[in-house]
Amino acid sequence: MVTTSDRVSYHHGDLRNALLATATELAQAGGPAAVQLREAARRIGVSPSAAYRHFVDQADLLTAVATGVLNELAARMRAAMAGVHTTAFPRLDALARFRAVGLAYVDFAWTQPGLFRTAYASGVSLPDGTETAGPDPSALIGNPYGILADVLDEMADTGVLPRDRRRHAEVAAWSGVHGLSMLVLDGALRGVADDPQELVDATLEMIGIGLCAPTALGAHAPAPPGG
Amino acid sequence: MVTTSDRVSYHHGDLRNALLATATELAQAGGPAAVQLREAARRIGVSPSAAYRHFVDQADLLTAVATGVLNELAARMRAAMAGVHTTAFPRLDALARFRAVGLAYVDFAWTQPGLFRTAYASGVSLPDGTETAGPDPSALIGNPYGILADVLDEMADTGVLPRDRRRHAEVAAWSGVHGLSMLVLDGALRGVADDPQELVDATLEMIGIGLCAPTALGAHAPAPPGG
DNA sequence: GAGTGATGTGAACGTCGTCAACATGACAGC
DNA sequence: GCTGTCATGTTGACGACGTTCACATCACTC
Repeated sequence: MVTTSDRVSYHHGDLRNALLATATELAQAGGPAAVQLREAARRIGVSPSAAYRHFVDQADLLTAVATGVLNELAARMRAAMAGVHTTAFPRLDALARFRAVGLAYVDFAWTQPGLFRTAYASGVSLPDGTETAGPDPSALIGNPYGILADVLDEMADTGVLPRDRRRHAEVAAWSGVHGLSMLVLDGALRGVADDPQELVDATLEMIGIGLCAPTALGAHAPAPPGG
Repeated sequence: MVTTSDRVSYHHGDLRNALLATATELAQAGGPAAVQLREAARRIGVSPSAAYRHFVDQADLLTAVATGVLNELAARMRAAMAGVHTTAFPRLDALARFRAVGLAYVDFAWTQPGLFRTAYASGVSLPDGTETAGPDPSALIGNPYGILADVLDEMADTGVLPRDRRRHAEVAAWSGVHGLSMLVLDGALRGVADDPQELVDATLEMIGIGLCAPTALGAHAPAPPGG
């Protein structure tokens, strides 16, 4: 498709965005390992070293891709949330939104495995948007973690989620959904169920019950007999 | 420590195991990306190409490391399980073992991040031990997934876990624990809680309740109002 | 004691990330 | 309108990695 030289002018004009877009395509097709400076430059028709005018590193490029992907994921989660219409039953609404957000997360992971893996390959932190060792805490606008927190807030406000269990609810919920996505992506659950939808339903139900059910059973947890 | 030539004989004698051990050290120190053929060969004092007599690929070496790590993880889970002594209360015993297995999993992930990541970097499948595209389904002896299944069986037998929710219980439980491990490892939860132990407790409690609590609340799940 | 097959060596190829020296040209100030 | 400047792109190189191929070594069998 690209004939290695359909660029006329010496200067590209928007190379940074072009690299980012191409690198994202690479990530989509082959995951984080496929995000290579040389390949991206080659596809654009530019020399490899040109990339270093816009990214300090290959890791830097990867982080930029990851941030973009997290924004996209957040957008889908928010869209799914907005798709649940408000009714006269605020508690059911909150639960429905929670479910919708979870489904959107898993759906993204499974339909875009390359992008999903890339999102977590570089060390971008969800809660605050800070990178593991990067100076740019701002680029993350639509934070997936924040959306989840919003839904959980709604659940707590309406009363489906007991106040005293609100505290670490996002960690527990996120863990369930993220773990499910990862395990299926890694093929760790191959052969367990023919229909992956069953797995999502079972997991989301477990999370919902685990967060909201009366904690009568929880009494045993702090002191298990055997140590 | 190794002076690049403390081997006297031309033939090493046990190069495959030496490579595997060294590669595992590399994985422990630097994760899957650090598992390099040349570096492993260099440390042993052998030429890079010698490795190809024992592993078809670098991916093959990585898979071998991953399988070993999964065995180690399984051993720890089984040890944790065995550490819970049987009492006169079989239900509490089952729950205590479940908790112990979950703790062992998270503990391994956090104390051995490099190994843990490597375990899931190559596509080794937990349920049956098959690899994504590999012909060797057997090498996995102590299967973590099988251990979890055993504990869940015990929970179902004693009655803490309702029979009708046994079916996908391992997926849901595994997802919760695995997701928590991954998220913390990726730094995704930085700043959420000072004490990570809180997170484990909250997540394990959620899983326990989610699996075992009376499903009165589950009735709403199948048909959310908004679609 | 000769031959053979498993195991290790040496040198090479192509790819990757990265850097330093140089080329180009958009744009400001005269 | 000309010229100098600086961001942006090129060229060519370096070292590391995975991988391969022809060759060397040596344990073991007949």
